[in-house]
Amino acid sequence: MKISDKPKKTKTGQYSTNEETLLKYSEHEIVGKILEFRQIMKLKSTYVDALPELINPRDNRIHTTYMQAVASTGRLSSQNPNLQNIPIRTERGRAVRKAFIPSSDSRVILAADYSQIELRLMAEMSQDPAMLEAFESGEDIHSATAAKVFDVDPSEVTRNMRDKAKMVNFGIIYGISAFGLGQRLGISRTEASELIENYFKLYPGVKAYMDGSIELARKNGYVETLLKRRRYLSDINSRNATVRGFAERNAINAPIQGSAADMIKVAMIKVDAIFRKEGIKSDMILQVHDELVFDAEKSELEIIRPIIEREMREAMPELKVPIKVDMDTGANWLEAH
DNA sequence: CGTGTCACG
DNA sequence: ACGTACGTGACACGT
Repeated sequence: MKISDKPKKTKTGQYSTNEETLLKYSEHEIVGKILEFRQIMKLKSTYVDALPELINPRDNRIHTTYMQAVASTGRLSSQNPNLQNIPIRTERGRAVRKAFIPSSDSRVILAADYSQIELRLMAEMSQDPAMLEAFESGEDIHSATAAKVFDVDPSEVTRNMRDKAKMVNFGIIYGISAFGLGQRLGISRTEASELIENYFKLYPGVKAYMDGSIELARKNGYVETLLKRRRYLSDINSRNATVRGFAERNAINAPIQGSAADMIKVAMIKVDAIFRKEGIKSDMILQVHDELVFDAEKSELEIIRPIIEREMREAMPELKVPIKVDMDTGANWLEAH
């Protein structure tokens, strides 16, 4: 349509048509139509059409395969079908999630998920006093961060300030860069740099931990999780700054993401052991990185709720940072959230 | 089979 | 000057 003089191209020279690029031309009515069409086709092809084809005739259920040696951080991955990317963010997507229901009338779906697990592990592994205090006092971590970074009273924190602080917190876990944060927040690199600088003043232990992780990777060639799972980083001393930067962000992210993976795996093993020993009939059916999903007998709910909550929370009993587990039940997976 | 896109944590 | 926030899997499409 010759909308732009200098259309954005992909790495291989084709016109970019991803959502972020199209939204720069949102004044053209075709943009919204294309994005809505894409969303519907994605949901239809990936879920609505595909999932019924994967029903096992022996039990009329869908079974995923969990892979334990794919993700380099120690997470599980899920394939054929991937049940770790069932939609939840849009209304049409949520309609798909509603289709995941209990196996009989005597059951409900129970979902239990770790609250802010990766940020809590950042607090634990860095032993940063202010971040530990924020979790120990039970405050909303993103609001608490916003209040301090923007230097306002906690009651004065706006939605916008909290959203920004949340993005910085996520960025920290990913091995932050001013460029990446700026892009996410739609602000300049300079502004993003100032935000990060304020953040590190607030949480100096986090900064020291991040630098230490990179240092350790340089010295040993790998980083490790709380349970000593290693991620080797052969590019950590690369002369190519882009390649090296990638490895440095991995050095920060892998111990955090990987320790969360260690922790939920321990919880799964312990929950399974207790369920067996106690003759529990309810079934642990899904793991989605920080969440466990159960096909639960209503008559067993009062027994299993505290078991699941405790075993997830205490999977690593030596932690100083408090661990919080949220839990709910419903007639389908969506309602259980 | 590679690329681009988009679904999730 | 370049090129970047972490980890995945599935689908459509072109080669």
